[in-house]
Amino acid sequence: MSRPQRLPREELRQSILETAREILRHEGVEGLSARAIARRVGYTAASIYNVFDSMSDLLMEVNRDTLARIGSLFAQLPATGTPRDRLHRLCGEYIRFMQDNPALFGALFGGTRQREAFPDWYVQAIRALLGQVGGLLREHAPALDESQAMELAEQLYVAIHGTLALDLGRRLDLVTGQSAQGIAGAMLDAVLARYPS
Amino acid sequence: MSRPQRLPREELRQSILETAREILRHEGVEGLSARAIARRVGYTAASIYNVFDSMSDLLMEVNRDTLARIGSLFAQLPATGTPRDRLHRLCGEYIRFMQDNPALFGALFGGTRQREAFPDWYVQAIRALLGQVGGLLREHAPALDESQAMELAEQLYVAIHGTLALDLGRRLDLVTGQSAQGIAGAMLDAVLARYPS
DNA sequence: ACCATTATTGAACACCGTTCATTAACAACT
DNA sequence: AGTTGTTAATGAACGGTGTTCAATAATGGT
Repeated sequence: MSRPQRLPREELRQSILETAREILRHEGVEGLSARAIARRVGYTAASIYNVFDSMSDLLMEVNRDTLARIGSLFAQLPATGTPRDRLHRLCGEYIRFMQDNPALFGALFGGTRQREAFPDWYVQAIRALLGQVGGLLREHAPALDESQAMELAEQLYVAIHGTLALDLGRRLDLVTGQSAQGIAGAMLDAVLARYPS
Repeated sequence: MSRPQRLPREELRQSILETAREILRHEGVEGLSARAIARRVGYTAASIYNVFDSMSDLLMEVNRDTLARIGSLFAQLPATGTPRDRLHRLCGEYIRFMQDNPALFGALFGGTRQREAFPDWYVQAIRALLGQVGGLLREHAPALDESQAMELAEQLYVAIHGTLALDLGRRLDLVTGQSAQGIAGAMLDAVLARYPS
C-alpha cells in the first residue's frame, strides 16, 4: 500500500498494546508515553496516532484486557466452601491481582477521565464482575432480593477500592498498620454479619 | 537585600500558597503548575523554587492547610445526639468537604508519592482525625478497647476513601447508582451494627 | 565610590501529548 | 515503461510540564 508498512495494521496494533502493558508492568504508569512505546516498537510517536486516536484511547484498550483478565481470574476460582469462603477468596484474589499489577489499577482508575463517554463494553464488564459478587451474597443470604444484593456488592466493591487506592498509592500505612487484605476481609465480614448465614 | 525583593520572603510564600489554593479551587489539579502560579503572583516560575524545593513540597504545604481545615470542621460539629448520629454527621461532613473541594482531595491523595518520607506533622494530623472517629466508636460501643476502636475507625476511613476516590474521579456511576453519601452511610451502619448500641 | 550580597530572572534541558505537511514506496493504469 | 494515485511512516513543530543555573540588578555596608 504505502511506505514500508513494516507491519500489518492489526499486528502493529497488538504490538503497541503488548508493549504498553510491558512498560506498565516494568516501569509503572509514569514510564508510559507515546514516545516510549514507539521507541520499543521501532516506530515513531506519530505512528501511534495512526492506530489510536489518543493515549487515553490506547489506555482504554489496555483496560479492556485488564477487565477480561479479572473476569477469567474470577472464573477460575474454585467453587468450593461456603459462600462466605468464596467471597473472601474472590476479594482476596482481586486485591492480589491489583497488588501484582499496580499500574493496571492506575490505568483503570487514574487520571481525571472525560465525562459522558465510558464505552458500553466497559460498563458491561464491570457490571458482570459485580454481578458475581451479588450472586454470592444472595447465596450467603437468600433473603436478599437481587437489587439489595447488588447494592451490597457495590458498597463492598467501593470499600475494597478504597483499600487498593491507598495501598497502591503508597499511603495505606499513613492511615493504618493493617494490611490491605486484612481491611478488605474485615469489611466483607462486616457486610456479611448483618445478614443471616 | 537584593534585586527588588518585591515581597518579604514569608509574604511571598503565603501569596504563592494562597494562589495555589485558588487555582485548585477554580481550575482543578490539572490547572496547577509552577508557571501558572508564578503568572498570577507576578513572579517567574524559577522564583517559586527560591521558596519551595519542588512542586510536591508546595503541595505538601497545601495539604497541611487542608488537614487543618478538616480538623476545625470536625471541631465545629455539634456534639448533640447519639454517637451514631455524630458519626454520621462527621462522615457526611467529610464527604461534603471533599466534594466541595475535589482538587484538595486530589492534592492529598493524587500522584505516586515519594516513599519513606511523610513528614511527622502529616502523620500526626491524620492520626488525630482518626482518633476522633475512634472516640465516637467507643462511645457507641463501650465494650471496644482503644486499639479495637482505632482499627474499626481505620477500616471505616478506608471505605469512605474508596467512595470519594471513585466519586471525585467521576467513576462512581460506573460502579453504582448510589450516592457517595448513601454508600458511606450504609458502610458506617454496617460497622456499627456489629456492636451493641 | 566601591563592593559584596542576594532576590529575581531568562534561557535552557529533557520531557510530555498531539498535529500535520512531507516523504517514500508500492499498485494500478495508461 | 512511464506516470499517477494512494497511503504508511515520519520529522518537525506547538504549546505545555518540572526543574536548574548562570547572569543580572539593586541594595546595605564599608
